[in-house]
Amino acid sequence: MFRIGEFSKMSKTTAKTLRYYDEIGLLKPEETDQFTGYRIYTTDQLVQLHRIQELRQIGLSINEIRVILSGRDYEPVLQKRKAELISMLVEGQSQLSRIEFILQGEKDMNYFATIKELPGCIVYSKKIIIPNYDAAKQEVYFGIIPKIGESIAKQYPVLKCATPSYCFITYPDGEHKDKDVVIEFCEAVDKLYPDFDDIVFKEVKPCTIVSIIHKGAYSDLAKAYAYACKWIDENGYVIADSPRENYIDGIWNKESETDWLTEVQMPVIKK
Amino acid sequence: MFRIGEFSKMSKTTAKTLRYYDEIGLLKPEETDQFTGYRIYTTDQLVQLHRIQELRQIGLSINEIRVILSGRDYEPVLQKRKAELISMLVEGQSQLSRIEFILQGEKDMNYFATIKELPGCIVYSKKIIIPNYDAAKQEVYFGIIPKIGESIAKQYPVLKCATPSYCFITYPDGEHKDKDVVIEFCEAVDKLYPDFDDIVFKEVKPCTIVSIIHKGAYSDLAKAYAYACKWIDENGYVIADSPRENYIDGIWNKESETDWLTEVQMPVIKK
DNA sequence: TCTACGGCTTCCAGTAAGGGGAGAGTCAAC
DNA sequence: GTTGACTCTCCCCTTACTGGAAGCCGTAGA
Repeated sequence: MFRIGEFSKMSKTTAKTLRYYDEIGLLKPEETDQFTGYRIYTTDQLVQLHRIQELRQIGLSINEIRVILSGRDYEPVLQKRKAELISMLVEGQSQLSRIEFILQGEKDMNYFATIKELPGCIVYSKKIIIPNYDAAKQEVYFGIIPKIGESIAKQYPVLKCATPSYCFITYPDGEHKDKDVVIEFCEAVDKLYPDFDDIVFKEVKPCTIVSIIHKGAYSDLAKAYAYACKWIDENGYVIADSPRENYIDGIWNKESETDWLTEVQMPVIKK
Repeated sequence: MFRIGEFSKMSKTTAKTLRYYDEIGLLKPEETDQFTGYRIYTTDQLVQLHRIQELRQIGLSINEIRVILSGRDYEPVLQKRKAELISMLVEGQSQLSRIEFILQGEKDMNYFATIKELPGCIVYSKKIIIPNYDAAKQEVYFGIIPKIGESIAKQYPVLKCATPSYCFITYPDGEHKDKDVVIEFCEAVDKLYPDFDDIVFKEVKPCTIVSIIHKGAYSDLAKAYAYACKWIDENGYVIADSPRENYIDGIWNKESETDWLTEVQMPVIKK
């Protein structure tokens, strides 16, 4: 027969924890004095608590422990915890890798990579051939894209673009070409409509991406791509699809090139 | 200029989280409408949030992120997180190993291993030679130990044993012998006293142990030892010192052998 | 017998990072 | 004018406890 202080020393458990376990019904003292409220423990509770400690030490929650102590089969509980633990370890490794990556990078690097889940959406798309990468973008965003918008609006007056607007281009060719690059312009809309002219409506599947935000002129976008590729390579991912350039701020709403904002979205999967 | 719903879609962050970040001052919207309370975000906040997401994804707490965003050097913060992560991974591996150990064991095994930190203490100790392991224990606990108690009480009437009492034996020889085994009886007391006869006072250092509770006759204690050794071996520990048998319930307070309770304490260190 | 002190009690608050939901106000479309 | 979608604030809930305050209990010393 031990009072809580003694029992806590024997079991290497704080009195606070013992009171808590009493309160939640995980481990009741042998008896509680009716007048003083003093909890009285015996070695029976010591044995039970030992079991509880074992299960806590392997990371089970108190409710999981309850299930096990109730006499049901412990195997499913342990299997679940094992799966949890494995995914925790994978996640931890990945975080570690990302920290190393940052620590080894230059200190004033201005790119930051995040992982995001993109939901699926429906887009209209149009392929455009441009003579080379950088020079033509100005023309595309200023000239071609607004025209596409107009012709869409004329064809389908009820069509609505997604809010917030999601418009991007990809390079469907996959491999790099220096001249006559094919780019595909996409904008998310409310639903599928029949194709017309060379505008194609299609579904874009949800995917996991690495997102890098680039602030500044398009001529520097290559740096963001380089950073993204390095990040993906060194953090155990592989590119799963052609990257998207998501235009957030640009010539249409910001005068100065230095304010332009573009998100490079690289679809990836874990290696 | 985006309201919270739009902004949450753009940033893949829930509105709840955005309100929370506003509340705690981590990310304030560009402005809050004075009359409606509506939060208005801009792409500036999108960039900031992107950074916050990066740092959250590597597991930093919000306060750590605050430190980094305040412009101070991020390296110490990341180093700290890295160390944290490594110890988490080690702990996780160890839990995983323990779960595997349980899953691979027999289903109705009655031993449970816990890791505990034993505080240091002061004990008096006496070495006794017994002819063999099991047969003599009865005699030791019933005959010799009470006599030690008496002679201690006579020599030092003010001496106080620890509460709760902590008394154990060890096998200081280390290696196994079949005959004329040396056992050392120890009991924790309040402080050092001068040695007398063959009773030696000494300090016992704090240590980490694997604790196994054995219920039943001493003749079965070997099973507990076997379990402990297997556990230690398969979970990445090594034995660091001679094990202790801590007597909790025994002939002195329980009639039936089946009620006796003994804790096997194996000092260990992580490999 | 009085008192001091340590041990025990209950109750309340707080942790990290939000999630869930109620009740009420706002906005744009029909 | 009304509906439905959106937003606001406020409050409670999560885990496994820890810390502290106010008050009762038990024992040892003067």
